[in-house]
Amino acid sequence: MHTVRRPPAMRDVAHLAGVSHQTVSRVVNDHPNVRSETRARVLAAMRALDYQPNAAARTLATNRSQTVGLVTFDTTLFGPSFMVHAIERAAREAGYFVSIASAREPDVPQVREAIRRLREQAVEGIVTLAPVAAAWTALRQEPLDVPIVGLGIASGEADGVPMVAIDNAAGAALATRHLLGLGHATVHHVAGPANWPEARERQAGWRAALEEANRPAPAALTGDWSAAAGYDAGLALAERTDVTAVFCANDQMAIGVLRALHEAGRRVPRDVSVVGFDDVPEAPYLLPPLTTVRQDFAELGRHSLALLVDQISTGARRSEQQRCAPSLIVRGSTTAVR
Amino acid sequence: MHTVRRPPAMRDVAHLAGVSHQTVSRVVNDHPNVRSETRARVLAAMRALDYQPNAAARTLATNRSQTVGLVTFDTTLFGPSFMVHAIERAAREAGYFVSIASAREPDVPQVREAIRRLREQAVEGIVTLAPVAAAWTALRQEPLDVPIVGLGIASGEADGVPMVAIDNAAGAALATRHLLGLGHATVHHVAGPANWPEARERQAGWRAALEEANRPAPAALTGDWSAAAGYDAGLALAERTDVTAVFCANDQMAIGVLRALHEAGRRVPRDVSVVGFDDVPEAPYLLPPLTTVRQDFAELGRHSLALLVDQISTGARRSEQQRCAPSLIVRGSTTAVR
DNA sequence: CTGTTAGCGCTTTCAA
DNA sequence: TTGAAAGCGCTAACAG
Repeated sequence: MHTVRRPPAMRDVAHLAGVSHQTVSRVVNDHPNVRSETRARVLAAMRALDYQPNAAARTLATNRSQTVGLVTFDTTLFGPSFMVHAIERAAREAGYFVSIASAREPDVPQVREAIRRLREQAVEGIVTLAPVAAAWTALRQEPLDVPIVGLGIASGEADGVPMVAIDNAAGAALATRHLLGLGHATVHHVAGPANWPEARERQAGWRAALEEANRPAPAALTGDWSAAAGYDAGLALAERTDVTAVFCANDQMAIGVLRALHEAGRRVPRDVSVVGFDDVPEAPYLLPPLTTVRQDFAELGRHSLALLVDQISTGARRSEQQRCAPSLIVRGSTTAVR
Repeated sequence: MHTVRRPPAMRDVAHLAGVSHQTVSRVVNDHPNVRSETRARVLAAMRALDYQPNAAARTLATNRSQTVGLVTFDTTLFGPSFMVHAIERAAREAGYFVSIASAREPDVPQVREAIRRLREQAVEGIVTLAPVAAAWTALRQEPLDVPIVGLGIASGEADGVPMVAIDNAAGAALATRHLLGLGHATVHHVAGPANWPEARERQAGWRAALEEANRPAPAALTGDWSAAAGYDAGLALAERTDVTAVFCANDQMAIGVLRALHEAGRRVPRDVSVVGFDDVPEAPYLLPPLTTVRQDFAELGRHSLALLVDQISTGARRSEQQRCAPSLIVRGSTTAVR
């Protein structure tokens, strides 16, 4: 007789344990009404066969996939990459699998396509690491028959969609006030791309802090978050001898600015003070060590998943925004104006 | 009459189009034997209802989940984070979803647990971004009823399991020969953790290149890939005035070394030349711009998925190793010995 | 406490 | 070219 090679199913366990497959199901799902002796027999059979429940069958029967989707971008940015792990860990602890769908470009069609793919897998909720306005538009266009949480999306655009983000404006203000407090007449800004709400929030926070101190706000330069863009901005800044303080919207651009200032013969922090944003692991080891605004990416990831799971389990739709407080880490790239 | 709120199923589409659900299935799966007029009607009905196939039902019926699993680590390293995207994109293009399972620590139980979770979801194959010996042990212990591909795992330990990796020894030799060619008497090495095969391969490549040139191989220092570890190693190196060339097993440690040498008053590249490994995006903008060995992470990701898909579709088990060639990128952190 | 029955939404096989 | 029937492995509802 030939036995087909297939993974053991519940019926096989049931057969071996001498019970019905239903009883096996009860054991698997920790139902209370199973005699402990029966349970033990079933567990033994499960072990003997190396039984693994079939997720597809369970999903089909319960209409619950135990999976959450994660929309990511094809980015080399530190924050998003890091948060993937934090989210996966939080999901695992909450009993969910994580399925990812990445969009190459942060435009509306690609984000919608990513969401479509995730829904096809019947994910129970979606976290989108999509801090781009286009992603946001896509979210609002979705039927939203599934809970969605945005990670790092600016408040103004979050019409009724729950989100978790750092308080970018507060972080930018922290950086700007720090520089003003060191005696700098004003603070220049290297901003992120205008289609990123986080970039706009940081720029707004910088501007507000300057206004609060009655200082003129110079025109901001804009980069794409990369060190290369920071380098270009830094060269432009270096041409102006009145520039003594620069706040960059992220650490990678700050690295480029440091490089450009160095090439132009302007010393940091002696001639120019520089502040970044993120606190990447390398920040303390740059030349000079970078003063920066720290984001707790792990916390952001955990919070977003908690918010999602809450929506999934209560069935409620939230529209709240959770803001995490950033902190300023002062290192060697800033000093009192001479 | 009350209609229950549930996503449209195939039967609903069939009903609307006036055909059997079977015909709808044929349309969905692009079967040839459907009259084009019928097909059009079905497609119209699908659009009208915004029909989405139920992945769980399909998986249950076909025993194919169209999903590949990805084992990752809770790391802030650039390479692994970046490869996640490359793999996801390649998977999408090949018609697969990607489910991730991350292990907090690279030890055997956690890797096995990650693999167990993925198998529970009936993934058709697994890519493991687990360049750690423990992960490797775990892979070999698995029943392997599902194809597995390792990414970045050293050859010696890859008994019969297919893998894709950069040629670490060749990359290390490239770096070492470059330094020797500049006239340095020998090259010191800041190695990665000994339980990472990649670290061991790089160390072996460095040692081999020295031996090939009949140079003494100094004792290697070991770090954990972080800039902090590089800093510590750099301080130790700076105490020895005979050190003129350092090859670091990754760029992050090189950043720490640059910092430490600077603090110790040793100038790079004037007094000491430094080479990294990876070519992170910031490398050209460091002070000085970092000479380093470039890995094409995107290519590694694509290759690993191609190898996996090949195994899935042919049903064959491979044990081949694909090695990608690294290249040396010479920048400002290395120069001829004085 | 345990077993029986009836689907979940889809694909596969066979028949028409 | 289309339809009918059976079953993938599991859970929910009910019966005992």
